[in-house]
Amino acid sequence: MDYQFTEIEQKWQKHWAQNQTFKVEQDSAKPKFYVLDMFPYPSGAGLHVGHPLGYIASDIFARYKRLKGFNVLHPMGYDSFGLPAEQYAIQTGQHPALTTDTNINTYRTQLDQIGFSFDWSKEVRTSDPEYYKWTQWIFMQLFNSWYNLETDRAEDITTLVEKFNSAGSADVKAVCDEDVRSFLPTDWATMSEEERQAELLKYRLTYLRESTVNWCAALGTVLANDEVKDGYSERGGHPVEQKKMMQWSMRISAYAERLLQGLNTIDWPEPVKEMQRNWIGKSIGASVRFAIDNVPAGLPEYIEVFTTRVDTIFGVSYLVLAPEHELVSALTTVEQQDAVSTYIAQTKKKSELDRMADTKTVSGAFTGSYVINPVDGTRIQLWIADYVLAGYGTGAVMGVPSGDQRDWLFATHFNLPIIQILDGQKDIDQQADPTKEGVYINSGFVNGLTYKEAISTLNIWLEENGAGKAKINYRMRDAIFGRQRYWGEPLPVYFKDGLPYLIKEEELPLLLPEIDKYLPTETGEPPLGRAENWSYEDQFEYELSTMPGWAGSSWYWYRYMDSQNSSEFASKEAIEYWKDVDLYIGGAEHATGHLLYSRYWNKFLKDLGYVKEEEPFKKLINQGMIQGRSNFVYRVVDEDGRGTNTLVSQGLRKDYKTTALHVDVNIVENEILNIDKFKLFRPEFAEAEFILENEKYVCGVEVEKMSKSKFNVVNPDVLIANYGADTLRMYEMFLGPLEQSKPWNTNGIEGVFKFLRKFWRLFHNDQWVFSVEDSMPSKAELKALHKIIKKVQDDIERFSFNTSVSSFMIAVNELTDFKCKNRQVLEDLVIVLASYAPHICEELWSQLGHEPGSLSFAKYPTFNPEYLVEDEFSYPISVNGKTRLNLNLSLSLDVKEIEDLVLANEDVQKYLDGKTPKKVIVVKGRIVNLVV
RNA sequence: GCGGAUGUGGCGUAAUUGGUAGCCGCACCAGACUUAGGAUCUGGCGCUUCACGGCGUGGGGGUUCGAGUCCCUUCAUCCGCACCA
Repeated sequence: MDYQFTEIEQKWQKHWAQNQTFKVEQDSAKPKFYVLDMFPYPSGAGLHVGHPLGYIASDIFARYKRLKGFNVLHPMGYDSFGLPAEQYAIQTGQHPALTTDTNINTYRTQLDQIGFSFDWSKEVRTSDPEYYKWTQWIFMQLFNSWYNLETDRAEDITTLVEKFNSAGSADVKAVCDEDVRSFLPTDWATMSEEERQAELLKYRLTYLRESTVNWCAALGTVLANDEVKDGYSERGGHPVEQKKMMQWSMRISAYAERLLQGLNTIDWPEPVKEMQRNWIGKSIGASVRFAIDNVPAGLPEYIEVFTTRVDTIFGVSYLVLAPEHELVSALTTVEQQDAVSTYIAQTKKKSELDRMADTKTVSGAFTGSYVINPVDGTRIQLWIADYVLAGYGTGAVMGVPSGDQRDWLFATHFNLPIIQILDGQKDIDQQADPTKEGVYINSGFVNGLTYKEAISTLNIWLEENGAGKAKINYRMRDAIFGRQRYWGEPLPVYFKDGLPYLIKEEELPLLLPEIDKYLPTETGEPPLGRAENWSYEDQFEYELSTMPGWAGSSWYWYRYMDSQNSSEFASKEAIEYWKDVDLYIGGAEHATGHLLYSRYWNKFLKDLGYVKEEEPFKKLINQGMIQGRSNFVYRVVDEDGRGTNTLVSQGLRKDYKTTALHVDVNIVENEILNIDKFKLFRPEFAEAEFILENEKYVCGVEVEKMSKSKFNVVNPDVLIANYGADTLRMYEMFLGPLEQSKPWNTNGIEGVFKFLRKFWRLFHNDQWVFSVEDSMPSKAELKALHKIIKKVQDDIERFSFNTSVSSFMIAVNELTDFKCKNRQVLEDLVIVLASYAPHICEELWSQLGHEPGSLSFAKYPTFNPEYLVEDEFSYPISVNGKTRLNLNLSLSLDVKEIEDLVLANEDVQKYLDGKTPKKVIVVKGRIVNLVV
């Protein structure tokens, strides 16, 4: 019979499911290989053709590794906590868990149709209590840990308490809050429990701190930065203000250096590594203390400033604080009160984005106070300005107009002095010169020194004089770990006397309570505030925030290893065996979010001895985004701009005034509109006139985001129904390089479909009877086979799946030409193609007489280079670099013999035109260029 | 502004990594077989030229016997980051 893809695919999908073909066990006899996909958020829209791209690639890789004798872990699950389900719940009252379940079922049905070799017995869902129990458990471990800089790792909080007991705070070197107290062991002994807990909270790896959030009173909720546009909420357009709130934070900054160094040990795309480096933002400089002149009582004596250019300190002509800096109000003099408060009010109105967008306007206000430059005692003005960010460094900056263009603009605008400090600086009355060339002038004790010398001299001087020290600063801030939302993991925390405490481990999971409405309470508390009897031991209030979306995805790859374990997040044996992810495929949009948080939690779990590897994902591949490809028809409009009942083909539209209308891409083939289907799609055009070119209506094309409203969504289901999953899998790969973003275009799918039919025909005769023979394979057949074995192996190892699809087509064309019916050759070909087109191969494999379903673990054919050896090679002959002709020569010749034969050739003589070549170049024994 | 990526036929792409540019496929053209075909098969298909040939990898320049590939410069498109002291 003909190639019946639907029947074949359903048969084998059922077989794999019933026999649990892809279920893996820990099997120390085989080497392990862990292939992971970024698990999806199950959205209501279902899968479009772009989603499975990465899954297909990883599935090919996983199937290939299985055939190569690896024990492959290839799981799938759902990142099922998230905003859309909550939003839907707010609108409809339907519990997010229900929506999520429905969506997951849709996803599963769609995924199953594509024929993935996932081990579904290991499925995880982040919203499942049996899963988030362990997310909460990890939170508890973080709460119970501090970062010891002496050992450079996280340790249990008890080791910190021991230090406090024995030596007080003196020799504790930790990553902690700025405001930790200094105390002696005797002080610690007399502290109350509350005081101790308050102090410990400043060291814990997850802790409470006041942070600014975008608060939208109308929506009663906190918004992410990109949900705010020009000070108004993106949804609804309600005003948004900056509000300070107590929020849970993760001390990811403790791991900044390790996160940075770790990048050098992993095989990731360079752009992703670079993004993470920028995000971590290490800068080497110095922190300098500027004493406050006439410091008011009760204030610190100095302002601390971070600079990467301590060498320019003699050029400082003013100091700037961020408007939010805590000392601003205390340091503003009476005369400057109005100016400063006006300026602060202005700043508050601007959103963070506005503030960042406007880099041209120079603005600021003088506080009226002065500080003293530690190196020369100069008295300089203290200003505030919104270009200084409270969240970076110390929120205070020294202004050096001669060396920094922004400082130069500021100084010029406000008439502050500009001091030249390097003899090499040019035109500093016109603009700043940030170069470091020349030697220092006007710079006291560093006069005459170069940049490097000045830096080290100053760092030593500052340290010796107690005025500062060399310092490394990271841009990365601690991650906020609370959301005022419902659909997330509850934090396993309750409050007693205003301080947070963990619930007991055996009380996990702390289940998400039922509530009647998914909105914040009338008093502005998060939705969990609506839950009845939501308290610990009936007396202590639970934390009302839930965890952010990234919590559940920051460790899920470990749960897959042992997803049913109810006493550990994964057993020691499972972690010992599977270790880490060998190949991780997913979108580049997670470069600084998910991928950074996952590395952080992984390092933390390693510090505590729960996991083996410092880095979770050895190799990362980013699949490109699939964009939509929209089709348009052109409606002619009359003089008044009203649409008429006439549609003009794309090539003729320049003769008319038209408007473009989106048309469903599913009724357009190779840009030719199916007019009958169009009339059904848009009944208002049932009687329309169509102006055709070459008797066809040609549609316009544009690349846009794939979305329903643009009628450019292509569903895998439709393509599978028409062509089968194997065709879809191969076509998605054929589309282009995996890592490249590209618009979806169904136009070429016929070619891949034809290929699979041709492949099927190789095994059957004209009457569709299976007709493979036990004969001796010919030399040419073996050559074709081994060419494809080698090519596919090489391609898979370097993730060049698109080129191997082309090579399969060549191989099948060749074998068809040879009328190859040889069992040995065809069997090997089936195995090689199996990872790309598993269903058809599994069917042919059983027709070849093998145990049904045994293809997945067949032995991958060994490449034998002998079959590719040729005795003759076609030599391209060039004259002065321009190729003229080819000569067939024996491969066994040496360079001298090639030269002689080439020069003796009549055709070559013709091109030489009687001249003798100055040089004959033979490269790799097969390229010949004659230089005349 | 800073950083990254990409630019090759009508279209998606390929090029042994410095060695015959355009493999494979789509579309298109011609033909065969068919009652018919949106099936199958054969041939053609970068531009230009009747042809010999000439030109051709966004533009300009360079290195080299030889450049799509390396260097400089410039343009275009896309994507990140963004006053980071």
